[in-house]
Amino acid sequence: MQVSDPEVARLCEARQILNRVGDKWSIAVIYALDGATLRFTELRREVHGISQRMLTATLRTLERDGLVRRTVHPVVPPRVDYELTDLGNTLRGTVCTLMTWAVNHADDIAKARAEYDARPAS
Amino acid sequence: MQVSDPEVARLCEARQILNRVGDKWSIAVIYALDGATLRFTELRREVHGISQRMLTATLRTLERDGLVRRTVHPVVPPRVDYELTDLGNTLRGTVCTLMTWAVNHADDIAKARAEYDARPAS
DNA sequence: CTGCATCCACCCAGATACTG
DNA sequence: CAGTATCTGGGTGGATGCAG
Repeated sequence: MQVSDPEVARLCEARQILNRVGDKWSIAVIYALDGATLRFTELRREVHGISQRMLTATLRTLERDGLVRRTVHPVVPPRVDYELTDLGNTLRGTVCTLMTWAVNHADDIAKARAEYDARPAS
Repeated sequence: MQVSDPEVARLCEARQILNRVGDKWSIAVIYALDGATLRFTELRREVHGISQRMLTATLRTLERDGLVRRTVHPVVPPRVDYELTDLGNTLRGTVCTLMTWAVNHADDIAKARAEYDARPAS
């Protein structure tokens, strides 16, 4: 984008990162892995509504970004464990805070939306 | 989705909320409005790379969710100010934390990616 | 059990042009 | 200045079938 200001460049970079770690499923997965080691199927149950494809893709991205550790156990049937890395754990607190905020303010937002929708069309 | 467990229901609801307030442009806009009142064009400059269409849509959503207040001044030429509401301010801290995290760990993530990509294909 | 490959439908975001 | 309208391409996500 050819930006000279390094501050702007950092923010753009930060946005790209947030776009990845902050997307719908990533947050849910990080939240589910909060202090736990889970298998693929367990995660799929935990993260309600995620498809297998999206869970796989999300885990790959998180693994690639160094936030999640993937451990394959060479047994039959296959067993794969997922857990947060140290880097992932540094995100955990913020993600949990975000989740808590969303839960706590769900009513406020619902109310605001209702009022907005009830407003006379301008 | 017909979930009986209210805990799961709350988390799903929270995910939907996070999906809105946590998307790329919303975070950037909230971050830009941190303690400031900005006009449409000022925001467009501040949030580098956003298109006019996306800025409009993002602001509408944030306004509808009660996070941003939109003030139209009946003057010529038109002047519209945007600022965070009280509810929006409760999100500000977390969003800034998230931004800071992204900035601080950009290098770690870049490094993790490079290592991941350098790994022999399995 | 834990994936990957493929196909496909849909939404979103960007570009562009126009309006009050 | 602050939008709206429309078109369009690409990415995203679901469904399904197959494999190690």
